Amino acid sequence: MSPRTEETNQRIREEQRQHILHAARKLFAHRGLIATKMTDIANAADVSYGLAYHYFKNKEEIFTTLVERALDGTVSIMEQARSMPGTPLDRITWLGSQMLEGLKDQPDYTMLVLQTFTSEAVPQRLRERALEQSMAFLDTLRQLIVEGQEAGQIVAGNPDYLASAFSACMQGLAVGHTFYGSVYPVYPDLNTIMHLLKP
Amino acid sequence: MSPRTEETNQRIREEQRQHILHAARKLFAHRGLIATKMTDIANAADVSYGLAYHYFKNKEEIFTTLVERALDGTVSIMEQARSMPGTPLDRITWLGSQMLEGLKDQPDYTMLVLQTFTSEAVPQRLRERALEQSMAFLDTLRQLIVEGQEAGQIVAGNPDYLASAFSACMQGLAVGHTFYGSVYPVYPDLNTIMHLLKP
Amino acid sequence: MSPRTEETNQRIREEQRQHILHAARKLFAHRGLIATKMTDIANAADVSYGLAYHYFKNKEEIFTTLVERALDGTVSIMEQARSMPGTPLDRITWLGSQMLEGLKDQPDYTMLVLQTFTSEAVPQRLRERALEQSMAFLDTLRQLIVEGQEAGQIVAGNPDYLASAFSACMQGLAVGHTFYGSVYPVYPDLNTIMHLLKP
Amino acid sequence: MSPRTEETNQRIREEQRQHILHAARKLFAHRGLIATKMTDIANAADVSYGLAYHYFKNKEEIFTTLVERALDGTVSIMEQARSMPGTPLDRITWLGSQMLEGLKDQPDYTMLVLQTFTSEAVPQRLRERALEQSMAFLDTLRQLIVEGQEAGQIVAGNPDYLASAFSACMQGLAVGHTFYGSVYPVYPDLNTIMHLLKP
DNA sequence: CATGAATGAGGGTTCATTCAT
DNA sequence: TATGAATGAACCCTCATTCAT
Repeated sequence: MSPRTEETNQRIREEQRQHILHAARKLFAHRGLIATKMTDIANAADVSYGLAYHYFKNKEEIFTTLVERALDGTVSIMEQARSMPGTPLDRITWLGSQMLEGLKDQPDYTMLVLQTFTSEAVPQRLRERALEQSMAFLDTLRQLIVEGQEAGQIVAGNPDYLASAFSACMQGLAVGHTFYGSVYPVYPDLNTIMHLLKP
Repeated sequence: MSPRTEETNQRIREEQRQHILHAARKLFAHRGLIATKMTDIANAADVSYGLAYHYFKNKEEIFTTLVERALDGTVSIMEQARSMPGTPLDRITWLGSQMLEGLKDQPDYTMLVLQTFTSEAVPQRLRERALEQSMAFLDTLRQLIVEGQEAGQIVAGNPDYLASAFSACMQGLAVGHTFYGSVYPVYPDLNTIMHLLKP
Repeated sequence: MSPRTEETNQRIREEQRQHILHAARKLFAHRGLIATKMTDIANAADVSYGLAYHYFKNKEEIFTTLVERALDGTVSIMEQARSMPGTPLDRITWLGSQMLEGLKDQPDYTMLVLQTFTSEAVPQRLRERALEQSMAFLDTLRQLIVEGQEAGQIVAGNPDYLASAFSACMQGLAVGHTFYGSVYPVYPDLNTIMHLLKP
Repeated sequence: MSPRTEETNQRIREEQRQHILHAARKLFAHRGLIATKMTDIANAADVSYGLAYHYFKNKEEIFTTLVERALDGTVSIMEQARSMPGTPLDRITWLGSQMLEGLKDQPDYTMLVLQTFTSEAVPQRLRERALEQSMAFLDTLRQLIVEGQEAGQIVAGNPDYLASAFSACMQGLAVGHTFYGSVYPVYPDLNTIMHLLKP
């Protein structure tokens, strides 16, 4: 009865959605929600802008979908780091490697979360969730650091300072890579960064 | 006829300019060039939007003025760090303290430079200058690090990695403070950050 | 190869056409040509919007088909009233009963004709025809009224006024029923309305 | 301090508002909320469409303002008819004369209320208020008719039918005048219409 | 110097219509 | 016959900017 099978349509839909999301990610990461035009997204995805509205209610929904994906990723890593076996240093090292890898592969996602804070146009709900997640992340990190200090594996000092510095470093790398990664494509290795926390 | 002396007018002009610039800084830092509306700036500065056009040709000029001010500040610090007397570590430490202080007092300026990269609306010239400056800053930092390593004051390792990590840390702090400084107002002290470079 | 006979296809075609027309009628009557979306029509008819274009060239054609059907109905009644035997009052009474019945059964059709006047999107030709028909109807009515007055069956007075009032009453009932028929489902009987014309 | 006095601005604002409302009234009455474009309103009012947004939040607000004005007018007439001295017939006659006059002067307002029912775009609140008002009006009318019947001044018969027919007649005149008033500019006089209710 | 009325380019979004399957 | 993916014209609205006062 159906001219294209339902299955085919399903596949097309899913592919196009991902296609558009992928194109939007880079743009949102670089320019933010407001400064990114739907036309830009459509052009980057090589579809008409009308089609984008076939798949997403509006620009905000594309943005929100992406940011939630990013937040989910962070949550997942955080939970693993908290619950995994090993010494505190092992776990912080694992966490750091995950983050650094994420930054290298997709610095966009980190920038997206930051963009969440830069515009009134972002739905309040999303901004709140992003903020909570960020705070939760710092908390987890601080907790691991305290444990590490107790085990003598982490340098002494205010754990808030250490968590803040470590996290800032990661965040700064994402920002840096997004904006001058093409001109200065240097990524420090994990050792360099972990040195921040070593005794 | 005129109840105001020319001098008074001069003073008023200058005060209003600064007033508007000051109001615009926070807004641009948080929202970027495009998402910041002239009305917002005028409201924040408590003047009519028409008046803003007496003092600045357009929105771009306000933005440009602010970014150039920020870049000039960076250049000045950089040059001092390069030419000042003392051991390499002394000079890096001084540079770090200047940056950290700047971030605490006015994280806006750092964000402004980042915003420069986020929008096509920014004049090409300005973006180029900001990029050059950023690269020059990393270069200076790397140079000091190399000198410090030769003097045995800085930890061994790829100086590019070290410079990149150190710089990312500072940048990350600015971003973090701008966006969740009000919720998580923790600033690491200089020692914590300098630990990144210590042997 | 084809499991369906040509005849069956014929029947399906005709049924679907009527189905779509029926669904469109209510929507057009309530919302007008522009505010009624093809998607709405398709949904109401329980077909895909693509299918609607198999049966009709475009939205305008659906609207036009419906309005013409409405106008044809009016013409037919008018002609019968003009040519039927009986006293003038008999014929006016018959005309009134036909109208009232039509309004009760399908107030949509009357509204459709009104909608014809509300939008530039309606083809000029159709609007003109609707206007002509309306004028012709008033003319016929006035003619019957004059005859009735001569026969002493209709109250004295300006026949234009009488025709206009009588016609307005009918039109008003259609409008009223369409828009608050569900809240105030009262229909006056023919006697009440005919009283307008009785001596 | 102010270049134009506040008073002057006040006046300009008020004049322009009325100007735009006036232009919008005819258009909304003829075409409804959705089919009336802001550009049309602006053109009719001889201002840029941007200016319309200086004075009204959006198209809906213009429409709402007009409809509320119309409803207020109806309420006022209704209340006067209910509370004024005189016999029931006197009061119905006064009510009829007010309505007929209103229809002649500004059939637009009556059409506006009808348009309220034709589009989902109209705020629910407004539609509800319009419906209530319409029902209240019919109620008032029916009440007066009952009193008139008791006084022997109104023809016997179902008062709901009488009220409905009388009201339909008025409404139909507004519709008719709006849509073919220019071609058939006949208005029945009050006597013709009142005959509907006379014994 | 200061205000805010006025303009219109530009961007978000809707929806009629086409067309591959 | 039937579907819905895809396109783009057209409309709503925002906001940078101009200018009369």
